[in-house]
Amino acid sequence: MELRQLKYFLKAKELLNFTEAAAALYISQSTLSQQIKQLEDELQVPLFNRIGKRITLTEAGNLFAVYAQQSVNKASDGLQFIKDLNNLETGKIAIGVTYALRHVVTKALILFSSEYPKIQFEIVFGTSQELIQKLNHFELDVILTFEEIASEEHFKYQELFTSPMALVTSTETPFSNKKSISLEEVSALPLALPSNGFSTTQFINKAFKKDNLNPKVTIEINDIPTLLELIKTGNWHTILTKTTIENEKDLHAIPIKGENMTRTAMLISLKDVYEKKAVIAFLKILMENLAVN
Amino acid sequence: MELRQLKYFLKAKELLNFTEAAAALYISQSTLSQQIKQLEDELQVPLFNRIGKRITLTEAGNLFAVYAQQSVNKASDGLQFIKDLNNLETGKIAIGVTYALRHVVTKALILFSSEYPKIQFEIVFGTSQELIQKLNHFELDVILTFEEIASEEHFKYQELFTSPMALVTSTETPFSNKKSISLEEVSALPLALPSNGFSTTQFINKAFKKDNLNPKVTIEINDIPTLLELIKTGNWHTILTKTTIENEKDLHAIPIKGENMTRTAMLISLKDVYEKKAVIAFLKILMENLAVN
DNA sequence: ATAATCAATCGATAAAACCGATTTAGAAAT
DNA sequence: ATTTCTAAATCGGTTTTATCGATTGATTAT
Repeated sequence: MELRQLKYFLKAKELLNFTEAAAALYISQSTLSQQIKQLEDELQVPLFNRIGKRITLTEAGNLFAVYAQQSVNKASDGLQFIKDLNNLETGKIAIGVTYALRHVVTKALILFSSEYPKIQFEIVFGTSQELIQKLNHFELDVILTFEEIASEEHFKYQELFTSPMALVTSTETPFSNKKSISLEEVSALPLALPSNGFSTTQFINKAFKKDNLNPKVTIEINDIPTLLELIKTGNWHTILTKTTIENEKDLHAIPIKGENMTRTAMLISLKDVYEKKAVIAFLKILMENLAVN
Repeated sequence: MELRQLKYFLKAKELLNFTEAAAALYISQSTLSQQIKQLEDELQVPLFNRIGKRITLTEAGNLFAVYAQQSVNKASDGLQFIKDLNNLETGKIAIGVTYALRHVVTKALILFSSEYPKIQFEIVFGTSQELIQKLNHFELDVILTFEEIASEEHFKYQELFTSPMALVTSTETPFSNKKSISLEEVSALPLALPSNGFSTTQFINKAFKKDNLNPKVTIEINDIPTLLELIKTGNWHTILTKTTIENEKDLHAIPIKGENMTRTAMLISLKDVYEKKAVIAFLKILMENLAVN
């Protein structure tokens, strides 16, 4: 039994397709077949059912996968630990961000990079769901998003700050100087909203439904910069957390009245995996610079 | 990084002597040297200090050993777990049963559990259709039911025994001592039947239709224990396979006359999927104890 | 029926693990 | 200081094995 074989097995388990798994592992399908077979021979039990050309996990395969994953994880934790120890000068930080929180990350990124210029970054923008999936696949070290309804046991959560939901409108519009605005007033305006995958949209739609309001949503779009362009024309308005349009010159955010009309920005990472030193240092800088806001 | 290298490293760490460690691992000293070096190259840090001809662990080596040991342990735990699974020391059996055959299962269950107390059971009662659906979704290992009209190609069937269709009636009723009874006689009695999802009901309704009989069905119910309660009052009678009321004190089963008035109890499982050792052992006990009936 | 898909298998090749012999160098003994 | 001893590193060659491409066989999709 070797880590190589365990990794092969886990990828095959994930994709339930030897051909695709082999491609993902950059090996040939025949190699994968052979290595899986070898592992099965050693365990003296099949890990997969071969039903025709489809494969499914056996009971043994399903149970063994837990140990295989842990073994692989421990080894990779060890590797990561050493990398960090070596020199806080190598390593890569993979961070996922919802678009609304981009300013938080960019600010920290600039500061951190001047202090530790050799650390590589991978910044992934996406919806909360996309990011959480990547986190679960060990593709990200940490994600920065708004609070989720369902908190999961294997995640570590850390609150950063709260930001009110706000009507975002061009500075040109007549009511752009209002201090606050009610949901009912908002529902009467022509709206362009982020598409349904965005948690902000899910959040605000719930609020509309609760108050029996029928907002006039004329546009749904899954790209925030484009959305903001549209808003700047003054023809539409949108609803975002206030923090989303920090540093946007021609836009104004009017907080929406009502309780629970704030969202909490959070750091989410996986429990029980080794925390990279570089990530810890980066988050330290990130959090220190929240206070300045 | 491979488990082999981690094991070599851990033995070297333990003995702090490459020559001895190599001997303990049944490899040559040169191989050990090379493999350790390869590991160090991958980690980009020395694991051992070579002070003259003596070796000591570096800080990195000491810290890395923790992860290496955990990784190796998890792999060997997985191996051990599979061994246990093969020896019926662990594992789970999911079995689906139609209510009529509960006694067959409970009897086997009691015997099996005393021999293999560590095996978990999930017993699911339901109609044939429900159970077959679960079997197809890999939620059950095997189901115990009566023969189906449509036999499917991807199932494996095994006959157990036959049981006559019978009029089930309270021991108090005047004709409870009859040796057998015709369908026509039955159709004149007030009947309470299992609801239409039950294969027994489908079976008997077909027989009525064939003989152009109009049974007096006053109650349909989808819970057999409750049905039996009603029958015990003597106000209604029902039709079930004889085996259903085995061990029921106050009820009597009168076989119904006619050919094809018997049903065959069967084991149904999926072809081509790995059969759990525990399931094989359980079915063996189950079948051995049919003969005693 | 026909084509497409996928896992298993086969034979050949490249990679790597391994060994024995030798070298290097520190430690111990003279 | 020289020699001897010991243990790790290194070298060259051998064996093992991981890998690949091509093919087969079986199943699914068209």
